[in-house]
Amino acid sequence: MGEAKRTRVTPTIYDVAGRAGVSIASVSRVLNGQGSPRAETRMRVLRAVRELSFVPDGAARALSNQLKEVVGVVFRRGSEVPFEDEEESLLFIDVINRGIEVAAQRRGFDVLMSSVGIREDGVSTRVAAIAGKADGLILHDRMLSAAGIARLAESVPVVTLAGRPSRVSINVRCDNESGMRALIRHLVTDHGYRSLAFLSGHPDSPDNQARARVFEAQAIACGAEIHAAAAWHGDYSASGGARVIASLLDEGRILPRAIVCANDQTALGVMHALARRGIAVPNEVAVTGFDDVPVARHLHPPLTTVRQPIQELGATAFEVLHSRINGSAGRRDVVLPVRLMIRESCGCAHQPSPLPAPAATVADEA
Amino acid sequence: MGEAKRTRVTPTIYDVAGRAGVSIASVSRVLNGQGSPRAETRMRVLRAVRELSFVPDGAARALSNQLKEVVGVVFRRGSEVPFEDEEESLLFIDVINRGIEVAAQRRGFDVLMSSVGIREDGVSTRVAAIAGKADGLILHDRMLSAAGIARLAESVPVVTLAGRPSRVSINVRCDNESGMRALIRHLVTDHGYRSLAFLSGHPDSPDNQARARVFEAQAIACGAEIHAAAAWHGDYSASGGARVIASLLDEGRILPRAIVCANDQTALGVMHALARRGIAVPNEVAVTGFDDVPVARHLHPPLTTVRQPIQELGATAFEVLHSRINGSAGRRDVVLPVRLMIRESCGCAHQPSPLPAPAATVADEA
DNA sequence: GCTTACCCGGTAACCGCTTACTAAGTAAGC
DNA sequence: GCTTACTTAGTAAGCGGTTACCGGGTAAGC
Repeated sequence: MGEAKRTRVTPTIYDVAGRAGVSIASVSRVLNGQGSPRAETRMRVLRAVRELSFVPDGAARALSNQLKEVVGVVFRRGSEVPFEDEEESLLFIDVINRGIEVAAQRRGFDVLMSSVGIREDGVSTRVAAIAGKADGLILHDRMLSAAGIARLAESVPVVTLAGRPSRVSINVRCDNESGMRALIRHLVTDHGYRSLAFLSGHPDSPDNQARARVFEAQAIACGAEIHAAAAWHGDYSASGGARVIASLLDEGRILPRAIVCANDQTALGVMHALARRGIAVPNEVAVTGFDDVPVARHLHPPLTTVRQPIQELGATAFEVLHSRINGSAGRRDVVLPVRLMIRESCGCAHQPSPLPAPAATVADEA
Repeated sequence: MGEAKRTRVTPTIYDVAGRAGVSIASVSRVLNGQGSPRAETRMRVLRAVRELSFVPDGAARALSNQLKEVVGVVFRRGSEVPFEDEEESLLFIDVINRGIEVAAQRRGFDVLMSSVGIREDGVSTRVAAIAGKADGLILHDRMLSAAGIARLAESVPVVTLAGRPSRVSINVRCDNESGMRALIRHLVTDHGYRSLAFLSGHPDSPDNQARARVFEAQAIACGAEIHAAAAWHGDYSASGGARVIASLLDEGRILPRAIVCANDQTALGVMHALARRGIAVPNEVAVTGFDDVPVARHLHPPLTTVRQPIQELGATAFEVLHSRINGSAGRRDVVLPVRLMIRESCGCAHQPSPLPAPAATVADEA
């Protein structure tokens, strides 16, 4: 053994074949369990593989199989400068990503993660680079314009999260409509609050738009008054929520009885801002969120919110993409159910803890 | 145009060349900025690329270039069942991974993330699968035995985190020694605590071993008494820390004046357990951590700990791996400096907040 | 003993890209 | 006008796997 040794060339299937005294086809067959190699052949191959610590090259395999077994996930990193120190928790996106990862693993896929800076440009270039390295893409909210997604989806299977389905791409989201409807009913009917405001997230997020729309319709239907003004626009972040409240208060505006936030992070910022001004939640102002991020139940008071099956959202996105990669069609618009989580920030009393459900279970595959 | 159309074959470089009326070599050259194509050639290629939404196949590229521009990262997911609900924060590993990702992006690399269940077997199979899809690997603590790492590193560049360098693999860690030394000095010399205990992490973690070793040596050197017993063994988790304290208390054991935890998560669990029993921190028992995870400063009282440049740890791991992939040698044992973060859990008074440093900056590359 | 069937394993084509080598065309030099 | 030098673009050889196809050997059937 051993002519050119110090070149640190990783062994190829040819080296294995040579060492085992068989052909590369046999090596491949043994490694992939195809055909029916003789016991001895199998043994010799396996031994050679072990001796050389051979690991088949994924690129070559992918090229030959037309399958990389990789999905790309693209999302926005939170603000470059972590803004303030309050929001270093495992948030919405992280939980989704974990869901994707776990689901992918079950299928033998791996996940290529690529985050994009909040203000970074050249997003579509980066997305294209990922696309080339993966069999399909999962795009989080607001990564690309609708047109951009449509174009991309021409050449690669694409699943969006909390976006909108297009002619060529699939979208996975939760049932914003029923969630918001149940929430408003609880606030207006059960608690009797007559004045509400919706503190929005990113204006161009479909989730935000749906929530805002239903908020308005349902509040009116229930006969509540809506505080609508240019001021009530956040950006899904805690700082955004805090900023809105602070400036409202600075202007001497009177707050509504209940503030319905577009997501939990916003609610978190709102609660901080209110606490700073000495305004009691929920006694003076009720606050609600949306998502049910893990920290929501640890706030003071615990946050009433709408639970999305966050991890399942990710898992579902993967499953949908996976079957798409395998050529099957399926629905374009996948909607997962939500559930109203009544805790204390809405004004409900402390609940003797018949603890919620166990940790979220993941969807059974179709 | 267009015979077989409905097969959704992604366009290849041949299609682009055909459409532009040039050879594939020209397409490649235009796309990669090699050679000096005539302006017209360039234009025609670019147009064809646009019209077809062509994205070059990463696998083919990788095969030809011998470079995938992908690094694999393997780590353990926290307990399958999130144990209790307390620790859903952005923890050590997550921050490191973010550091890796950001650094990779600067070099045009992407990151293949693969988590392994806490009790999952077949780890080395999975690691091998990742290895085949990447140019190099970053392994978090305790993924593989030393022998396993050595074997793997024969065929793929490997960087470990918080492990030990081997003949063929590089390790990146922080300066446990000085951190622990400074911490003990502070507790014993500045506060005058005479009895200490070290609540360990995983027994086979090199970080844990180093911290334990220095704890002991330094405590003795300072003349403090050590509570050593089989009981003081945690596992880096909050639940582990809480369990140790609870059982100690149940047995009616008397606690030391200060508990030095192997990491922040453990300290978190310890503080919870102490609070539950009504034991005041730091007045009755002081508690310290190690790592300076983001939540550390939000505990009550804020946790005195040793700050590791966590994100930089990840970034450095990537940079080291990157230069290794490019063939350069370099040191095997990379050590990053730490810094003692004195807050209140050690018994120091509330500090008028000349807030620490701004967000961690990332190392300039060598 | 010779044909037929079957089982294994080898040869070679192909996956989509990069690039060394080469050819053709054009400009410059005598 | 013909040679020389330079620019641009095409041809073809890999990169490291998978697998269709084929051929040799052995067992079974007559």
